[in-house]
Amino acid sequence: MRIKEKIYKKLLQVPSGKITTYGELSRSIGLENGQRIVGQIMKKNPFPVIIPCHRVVKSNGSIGGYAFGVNIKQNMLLKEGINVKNNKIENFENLFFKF
DNA sequence: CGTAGGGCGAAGC
DNA sequence: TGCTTCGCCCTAC
Repeated sequence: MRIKEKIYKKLLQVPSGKITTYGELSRSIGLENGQRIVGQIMKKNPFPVIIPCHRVVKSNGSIGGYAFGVNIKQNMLLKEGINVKNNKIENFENLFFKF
């Protein structure tokens, strides 16, 4: 099984209203420093609708990027009850999903 | 098969 | 605080 598939699988475990980070995600599949690749995989993700790539944010609490624009990402998050202020996740540490 | 690049991360200024 | 630099690992060309 390829790394990307593991990533997707893990990401699907993140429930609506929760978030995770690129670093955490990569760590959860056994990669200590696979953050960048996670981002790349999100970008190339084959099932944008099924895979909740918008629930992945940066470790410092900023929302990070998004293939279709960060504004879209923000809206998606808002719809799930996650507020974003100044490009930062509000209550970031509490919303964090632990695998 | 070699290499650049990517939605990052942490440390250094 | 905020920007820059360097490190990191995989995928796609």
